[in-house]
Amino acid sequence: MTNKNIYNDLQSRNMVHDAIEGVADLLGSKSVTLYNGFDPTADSLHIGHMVPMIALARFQRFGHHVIALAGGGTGMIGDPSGKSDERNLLTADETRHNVEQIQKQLSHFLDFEVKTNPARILNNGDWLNKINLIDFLRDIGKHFSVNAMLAKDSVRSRIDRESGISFTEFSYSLLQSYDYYHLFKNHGCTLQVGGSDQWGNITAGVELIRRKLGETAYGLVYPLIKKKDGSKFGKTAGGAVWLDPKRTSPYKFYQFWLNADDGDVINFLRFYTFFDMDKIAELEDKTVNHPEERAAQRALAEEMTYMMHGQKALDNARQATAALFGGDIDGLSADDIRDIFSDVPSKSIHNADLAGAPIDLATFLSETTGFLKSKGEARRAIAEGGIYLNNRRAADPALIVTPANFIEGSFLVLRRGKKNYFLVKLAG
RNA sequence: GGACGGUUACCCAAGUGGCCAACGGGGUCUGACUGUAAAUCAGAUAGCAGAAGCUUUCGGAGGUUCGAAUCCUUCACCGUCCA
Repeated sequence: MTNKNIYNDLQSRNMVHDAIEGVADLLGSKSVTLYNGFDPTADSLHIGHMVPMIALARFQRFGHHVIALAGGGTGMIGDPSGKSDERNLLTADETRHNVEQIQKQLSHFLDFEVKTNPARILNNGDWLNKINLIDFLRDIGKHFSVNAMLAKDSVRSRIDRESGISFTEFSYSLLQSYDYYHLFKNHGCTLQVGGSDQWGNITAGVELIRRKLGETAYGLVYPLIKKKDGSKFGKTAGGAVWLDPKRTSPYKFYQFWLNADDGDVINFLRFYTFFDMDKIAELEDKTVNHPEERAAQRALAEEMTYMMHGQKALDNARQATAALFGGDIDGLSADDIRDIFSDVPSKSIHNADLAGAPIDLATFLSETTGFLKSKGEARRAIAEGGIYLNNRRAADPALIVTPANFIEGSFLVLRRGKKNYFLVKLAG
């Protein structure tokens, strides 16, 4: 870390999308208490949340006091920012469960033990659930102009849509503003950070604090991560890339970063890693001159997997990658297969299942194993040349699957396309 | 409560009695090329069968008709305007 000031560090990473005037001076002059909210809409965060998470860790490393705010209360309402449609409401139980899970994930990055400035996790349900409606409308609501709220992007874009916006979500920014007010008053929190979609909510909170207390609070937002083609970041064929290894295996997680586009990878390094700018510049140089080596992608994938899932998971992901993309898997033993494919979806079948009527490949892929949704899809996939048995293309839909196809009589590796694996285990 | 408009496959959207399993675009999948890229090109994208054919689908239910996504009735939801 070459910059002494977190603001400069963020700026050199292109991570300051917008900031309230004075933030740079504030962060340069003293240790600040700041917070970032996390919405418990699912029981795991995904990589879209990692930028703010890691950014909080950056603040902490620079000696600031960070608060991760789990939205146990606001999560019950739903933030309209960045959402094109009304959300389904979560139950109190779901929300509580999600908050617990998310807290665990936050603890991967934040240090709660350090004496000088330990990170804290608070849950806004602790105060929001106690609010009295009349008091809230009189004390807080009075400070908000509906005219101004209607002008906000997040609201206006929804009003323009057919489905509209409910009063529930419309009120969301009042609650988030109240959070900030509460933290400002009770925890001395003077800065709120978040993704750029939070700008409106943050400034609303700043405004509330100014009106109620006559004091100045600050806000800073990061750009939303976009891929260079403008498509949504963090989605793969299987959906979002989650931090929970049960939802997205470490191998898939590793692969996700490894597959980053040349045009995106440097930005990802800036946003997601703690690498200093010299190291990033070096990797950028390699990407420009020797893109085929994908040095930046490799560094990114290793760093991210290590940070999130640890050394052992990284080793496994690396080993699996070497085996799967290195060539033939026929040379592998059953034990190797078991290890390498521990992440991959699998299905156990019995010898008896193959002993009866002969099972052709298309039926095997769909009905027997459930790898593909329907026999038609299986037939199509085979005809397209997209099906591989033990990494060898299988082009004949009439092929009969027998125990002889299984490595050491126990494993059959199915593959669709380049990267979709499925393991069939044969048991006696 | 009233008037009008809308509800089509993953999304957007065409289709207003048979030529509709439903134009087009996006997305997704597969192949070729490649660096496990990008861009590009090609094919696929309801189920069963895979030659023909059959079954289920156009908000829900019912009806008219030889035949409906298309017409009628009714219900639900959404939007706009009026109260």
